[in-house]
Amino acid sequence: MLPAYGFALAALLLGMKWLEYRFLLLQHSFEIYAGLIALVFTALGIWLAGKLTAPKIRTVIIEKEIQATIQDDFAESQRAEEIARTGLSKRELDVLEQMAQGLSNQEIAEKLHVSLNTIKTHTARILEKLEASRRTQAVDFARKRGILS
Amino acid sequence: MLPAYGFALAALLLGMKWLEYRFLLLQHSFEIYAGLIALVFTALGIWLAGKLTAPKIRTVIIEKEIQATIQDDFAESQRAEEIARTGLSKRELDVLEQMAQGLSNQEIAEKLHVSLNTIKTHTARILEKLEASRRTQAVDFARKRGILS
DNA sequence: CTAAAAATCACCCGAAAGGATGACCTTGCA
DNA sequence: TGCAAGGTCATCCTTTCGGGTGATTTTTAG
Repeated sequence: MLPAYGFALAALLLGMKWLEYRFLLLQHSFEIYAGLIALVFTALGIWLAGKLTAPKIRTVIIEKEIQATIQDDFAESQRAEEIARTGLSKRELDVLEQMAQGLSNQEIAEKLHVSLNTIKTHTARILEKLEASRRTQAVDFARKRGILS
Repeated sequence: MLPAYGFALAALLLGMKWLEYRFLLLQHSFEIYAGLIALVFTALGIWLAGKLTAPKIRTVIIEKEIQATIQDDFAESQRAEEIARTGLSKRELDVLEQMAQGLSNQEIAEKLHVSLNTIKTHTARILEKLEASRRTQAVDFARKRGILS
C-alpha cells in the first residue's frame, strides 16, 4: 500500500505537469487545483483506509447443546455384555422388567400368560443370578449394572 | 461528516490565503503545496473512512459443546415440588431411599437405628402417599416422579 | 403455649415373596 | 440322536410385606 501511495503521488505530479503544458495550468487559480487534489487524495485516503485497517474479529461463541447419545450407545453395547455376565435368559429378563415396574408375581403371571408358579421359579432364578435376596434389591442391582432403563 | 469535510476544505483555503500573505506563498513551488495538501487530505480520507464506512467485522462462530444440564437442573428444582406434592416427610424419604437400595425393613431399621415396627409404619405411609401397593411399585413411582436418583 | 404433624413403637393377621426341590416339555446344538 | 438349557408348572415351608389399629413422644408452626 505504501508503494501504491507513492505511485499515486507520482501520478499526481506527472498529471499536473501534463496539464501544465496542455491546458495552460496558470490560467486556473491555485484554489481549484488544490480542491481537486484534496478531493482525489481524500478518496485515496478512504480507499487506503479500507485496505489498511485490520478487520475487527468478533468471536461469537454459540453454545450448542449436544445429545448425550455417546453414553447411551455405550450403555447399549454394554447392556448385552452385562446381561451375558449375569446369565439371565430372555424370559427372566421379561420378568425382571415387569418386576422393576412394581408388578407382583401374580400380575406378571397374568401379563405374560403363565402361571404364578412359573413366575416364582423365574424370580427365584433372577435373584440367584443377580445374587440378590429381595426383588427390590434385584431391581436395584440390575439398574446399577445398566441392565434396566 | 459531510459538513466536516466541507469545513476541512474551507479551512484549507483559509489557511492557504493566510499563508499567501504571511509567508509569500509564491516563493514555494506549487508541487510542495500540492504534496502537503495530498498528505493532509489522505489523512483526512483515512479518518473519514473510519467514520463513514461500516466497521469490518468478521464473525467467527465457535460451536461450544456444553453438557445438557438443563434437564438436571430442572429435575433438581422439580424434585422438591414433587416431594411436596406427595406429602412425604424427611424420615419417609430416608426410608424410601433405603427401600430403593433393595434393603429389607429389618435392614433399614438397623441402618437408621430404629425398631422394625417403626420402619413398617413408615413404609405403610410411603405406600399410602405414593398410592402404591408394593415397595417395588413405590420405588418405581418415586423414580418416575423424579424423587429418586 | 397449644394444636397439628411427625416420629416412634407395638400387635395381629393375611397376602406376597422367597427358598428348596422335583417334574415335564420343547428347542437347539454337538 | 441325545443332552443341555430354557421354559413351564407344582408343592411345602419360612420369611417378609402390607393393612389395620392404637398409643406415646418429639417437633413444628401458628
